[in-house]
Amino acid sequence: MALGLPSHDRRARRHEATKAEIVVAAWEVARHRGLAGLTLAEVAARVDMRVPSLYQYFASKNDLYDAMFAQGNDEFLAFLEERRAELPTDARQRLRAGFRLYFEFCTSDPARYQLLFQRTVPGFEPSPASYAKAVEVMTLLREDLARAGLVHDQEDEDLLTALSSGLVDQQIANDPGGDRWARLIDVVADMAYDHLKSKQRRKGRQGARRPAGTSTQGGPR
Amino acid sequence: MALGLPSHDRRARRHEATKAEIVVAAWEVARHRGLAGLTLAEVAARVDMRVPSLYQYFASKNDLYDAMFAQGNDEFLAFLEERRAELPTDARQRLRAGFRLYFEFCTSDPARYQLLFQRTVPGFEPSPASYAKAVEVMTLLREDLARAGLVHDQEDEDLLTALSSGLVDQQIANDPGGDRWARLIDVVADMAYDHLKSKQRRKGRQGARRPAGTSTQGGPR
DNA sequence: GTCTATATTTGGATAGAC
DNA sequence: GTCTATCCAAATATAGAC
Repeated sequence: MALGLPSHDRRARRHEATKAEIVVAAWEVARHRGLAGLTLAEVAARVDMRVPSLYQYFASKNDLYDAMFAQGNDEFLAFLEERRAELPTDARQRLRAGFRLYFEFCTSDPARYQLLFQRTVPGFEPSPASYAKAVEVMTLLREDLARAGLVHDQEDEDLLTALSSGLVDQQIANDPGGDRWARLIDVVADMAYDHLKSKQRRKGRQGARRPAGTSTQGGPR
Repeated sequence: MALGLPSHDRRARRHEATKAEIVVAAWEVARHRGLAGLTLAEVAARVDMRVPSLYQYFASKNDLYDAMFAQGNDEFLAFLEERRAELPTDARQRLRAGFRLYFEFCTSDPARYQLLFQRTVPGFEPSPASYAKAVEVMTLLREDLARAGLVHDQEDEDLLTALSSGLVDQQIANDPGGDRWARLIDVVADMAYDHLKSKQRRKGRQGARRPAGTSTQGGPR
């Protein structure tokens, strides 16, 4: 932004570009070897560098994971921004489309799904900055669902995340590349829609809107 | 079984007992360090041995994973056998109870869930013998559901696995040790029940029972 | 900024004595 | 069956020359 030192600016820009290239290469390796199978040697080879050079861009392997985490969230954000204009306004269709969007994004890259949503990497914890991006994404999703008049409390939200991620998980674990669970997306979305609608009607009949967390539904155990 | 060489018998029994001890220790390490963080050194320390001694019992680390996989399935089998006598006969209640059972088993040991159901360990593939155990478990589950008159084709089954594992996944990933998704088990089970019942009614009205895979529901994409 | 060389650690696996 | 000693490979990370 400063006009003062353009050469610094250019240098910094180049630095950032190289960083981004490395992250892209890291994702390629992760997709190929598995997220936990990522090694700096293979990343370096892919960007035509030696391993020590990577340390000019990332302080540690965990730092690289963190950049991947941030970039994955950026991708999801871009993916959502790009498509949510086309979302149907009808609530039922909107929920179906939302489920399809999430499913497509997640299953199109299982390694990314694992890093962003499953927290299964050995000792990785996202930095506050990267975590903030994840929160931003969740907030956007939440808003979209609330805007459709479908979600009224955290329980509704938890229900939808469980249903959608269940489809994704089974698809990835038991039929990678196939469509066994993809074919169930609309069915499940409709189930969720009907449930939320009838719950809303029940609440409406009861008059006053009770606060969240006082469900009449008894828990298990 | 043979009466001929009792000393062999005793020795073999002891050998098997030590093997089982090692597997138990391995599970403890896996729960503590994460499934991928399992190291032979830590397992050996826990059974008061040196690493090379483990090789008297397991040919490789993957062989140990395989034994853990087999034992995990045995545990699930025992867990099911022990409790399915108490399952309600009423179909709706039976489905609820089944969801609760699966949820309890899975969330009570996330590392085990990961190895048995998520296939996320680096280069691990179960041996044919261990895989057979996994199939046996799935068959038992399938029979129980079919006996309740709830599941008629693979699509029904896939729906139930998606819903139940969605709850488990969210619970483990986003609220480990808590009950945010546990509280939704009955809700989701009832949703599934209502869906399967009304699907059955629809099929009944249409007369002939159409074969699986010809759903009128269009897939996404 | 990138490299060569190297340190360091760790973890799986084997040889061979007891 | 268990151990000590050792090997080997891989992988992260650093030092210091260019």
